[in-house]
Amino acid sequence: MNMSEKKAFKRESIMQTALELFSLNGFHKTTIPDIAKKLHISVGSFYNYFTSKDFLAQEIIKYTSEALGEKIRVVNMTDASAQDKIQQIVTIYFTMAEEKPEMIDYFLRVYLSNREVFSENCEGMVCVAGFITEIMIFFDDCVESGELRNQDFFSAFGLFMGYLGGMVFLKGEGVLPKDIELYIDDISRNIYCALKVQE
Amino acid sequence: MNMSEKKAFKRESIMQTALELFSLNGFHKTTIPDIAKKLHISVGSFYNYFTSKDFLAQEIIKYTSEALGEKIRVVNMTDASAQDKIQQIVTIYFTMAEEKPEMIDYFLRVYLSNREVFSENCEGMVCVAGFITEIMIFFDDCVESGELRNQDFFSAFGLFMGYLGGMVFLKGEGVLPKDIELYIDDISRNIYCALKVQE
Amino acid sequence: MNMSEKKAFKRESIMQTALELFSLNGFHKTTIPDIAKKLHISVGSFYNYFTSKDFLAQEIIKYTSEALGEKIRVVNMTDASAQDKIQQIVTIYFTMAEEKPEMIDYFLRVYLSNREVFSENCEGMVCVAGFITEIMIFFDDCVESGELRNQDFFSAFGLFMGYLGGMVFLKGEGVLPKDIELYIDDISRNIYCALKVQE
Amino acid sequence: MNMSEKKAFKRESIMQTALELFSLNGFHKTTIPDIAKKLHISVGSFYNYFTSKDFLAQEIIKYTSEALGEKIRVVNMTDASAQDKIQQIVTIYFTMAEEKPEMIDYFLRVYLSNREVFSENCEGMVCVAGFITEIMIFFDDCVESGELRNQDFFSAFGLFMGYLGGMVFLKGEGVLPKDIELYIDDISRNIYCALKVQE
DNA sequence: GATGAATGAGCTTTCATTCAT
DNA sequence: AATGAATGAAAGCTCATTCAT
Repeated sequence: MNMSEKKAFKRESIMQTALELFSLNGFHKTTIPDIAKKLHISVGSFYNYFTSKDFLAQEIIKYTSEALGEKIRVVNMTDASAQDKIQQIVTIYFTMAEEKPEMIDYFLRVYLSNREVFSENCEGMVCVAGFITEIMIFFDDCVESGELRNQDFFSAFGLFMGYLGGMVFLKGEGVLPKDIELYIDDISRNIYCALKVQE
Repeated sequence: MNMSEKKAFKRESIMQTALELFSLNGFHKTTIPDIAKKLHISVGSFYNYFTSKDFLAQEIIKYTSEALGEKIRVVNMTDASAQDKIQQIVTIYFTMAEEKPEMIDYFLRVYLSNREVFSENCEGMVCVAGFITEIMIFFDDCVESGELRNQDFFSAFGLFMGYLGGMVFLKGEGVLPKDIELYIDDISRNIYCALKVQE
Repeated sequence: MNMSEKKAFKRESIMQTALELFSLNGFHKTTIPDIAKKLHISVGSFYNYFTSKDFLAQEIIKYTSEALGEKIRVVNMTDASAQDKIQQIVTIYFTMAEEKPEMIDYFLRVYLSNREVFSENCEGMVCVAGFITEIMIFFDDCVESGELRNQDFFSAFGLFMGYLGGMVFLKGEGVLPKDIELYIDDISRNIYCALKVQE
Repeated sequence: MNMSEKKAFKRESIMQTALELFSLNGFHKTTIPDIAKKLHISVGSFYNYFTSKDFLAQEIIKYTSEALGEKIRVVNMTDASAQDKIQQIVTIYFTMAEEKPEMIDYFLRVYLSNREVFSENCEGMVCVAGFITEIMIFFDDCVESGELRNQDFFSAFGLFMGYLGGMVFLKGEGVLPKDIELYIDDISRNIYCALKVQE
């Protein structure tokens, strides 16, 4: 591993740790010393990798959005039915919420809420483009194939993003009476019914 | 107006002002001196009404949830069809987001994100019971009347809460191509389609 | 002493202490904790009186310039000869350098050198107007009375300010072979010779 | 170019770059990484040439003082009149302030103000001896030739150093109504009048 | 000799809360 | 009940210097 690979590796490990702490404790309650301590590095060293706390948060949302987008891209590349694709996307989302909850939580607890942090370089959702683009492709494909109704993209996107995010929030609050994965069928069905071409 | 009425009145005016500031600038970016200054009272005086900033935030979410719940209660008391009721609830929500955005924003920007603030006295969504209860009544009524499918309440609640919240977030980001009120029909239809009994 | 008098009094005591420390140790080497400690107040308390370190520095230069200007105003109000007035101004300056060296040092070590600190609110020497104005009056009066040559004001002002400042700097360096007050006659004479109408 | 010549060359280039940055942005606002970056060397490499930032600053003042002294030495070696020599010295100073402002600015903005930096190895102006010595020679020569009054050297030196420095400061502040070179005649005359043997 | 990541003490500034008046 | 000055811990960030490579 050469120098710049090492540096890239460390950068990623900082992002991963910060992602966890931000998701768990919130952006403002997580301090740079907290992050540094968990990584066993100095505060000064942190600033060799990220020029500010806000910039770090922006990099994380891009990274996370990209990671989530990539998983959805795989679904988009299959020629499954709309109903199938929805089921797969919901499954991806909830599986992630179960296995890597920090990623989904980051959307909800950091990105969604601390708008001032993302106002500088993430205007108009450019930092979550990775994720949005794939949902857009999914939707356009299914409209074109005649499976989903043609409507304003944001009506559909808000449904996906809001619904799934809302469920994960409820899970986080501990109010769901059953495991979130057991909701996959219900929710996929609801989404499909909401968007499908009506007879 | 007697003494304790006066006090209650002042308490409410503090909550109203704090609600606006918290919604606009975020919980952590709003200071007690900010709130006191806008009210032309002293910080010391503030602490005669609320014992802490966190406690204030909790009182506000209860208040806001109650206010929103009351509006939905009115809908619940009519004997409109499920489809109608959904349309009315969506309209209430979006109208509020347009005219009194601080209430909806408070849900999204303060309650949703600063979980540590609400961990002490609002476990399990007890502070938003006012709102949830009415959605629950709406849902149960429509299931009983045979209009909506009988499914886990949270599958339905997550759809409502998440979808509407998501749309307001998108509006806040300035990415919606048209006025949010023009989405009412689409979204009401999507929700109804999602939840209705399928033929 | 009422509330706001008390506050004004404390403000001045902070300025006085900061003036001493800035003069003695330089602007950047003097920290807010240093100032607070010397005053037996908390750091937070300091910020109830001055919104920033830079702003404090600006207030001090205005105050100091005003104080020096006031002394020169007294000279301007007499109808002494130009030669006499010069002697008096030099005496004022050196006496101050002896008795309240921090004021003169502040000009040299803080105002003169840390331009970025004074770039915001002190453009074009407005923060030292109190001092400059009086030198200007002195000069104009003596030109009008026919005692001093009529020349660009800044040629004369640079001589005064630079010469006196330079001498105080040399004193501070400890290189002057004799007490600075013993230079008053020489220097007054030099200035007078430099500026007087030549036969 | 052998090894030690190479090293000397690099040392000088570091000094030149640091001189520019210190003059422009101040001693404390200029960091070692700033200097290294502008030179396209590493910070580690910098420390192979200068053991500390303070030491670098001291070396620069010696170098600058020497360079300025050398120019004055040329004047001293002519047998021009006192009046002429003064005019030449003033011209040298102001020309430099116009063409290589970093040298003069360094005197004013770095040497004059950050005394703690120069307290260790530059006591008693030993680091500016190169410049002072030449002014001293100029003055002694002119006294000996009967052109200038015999007075305490520092009375004369303070005049030169302070006056010229003061004018450059005023120029830097942008308050001079005309180009600094247009002040040469006025100022030379003032200095000559101040110091000459009086009839 | 050259590199540049790592260090960590130290900086300026903030703010929820207290309490003497 | 009202005031607002005082507190001080803690935040984000900086930077001269070191040292393993």
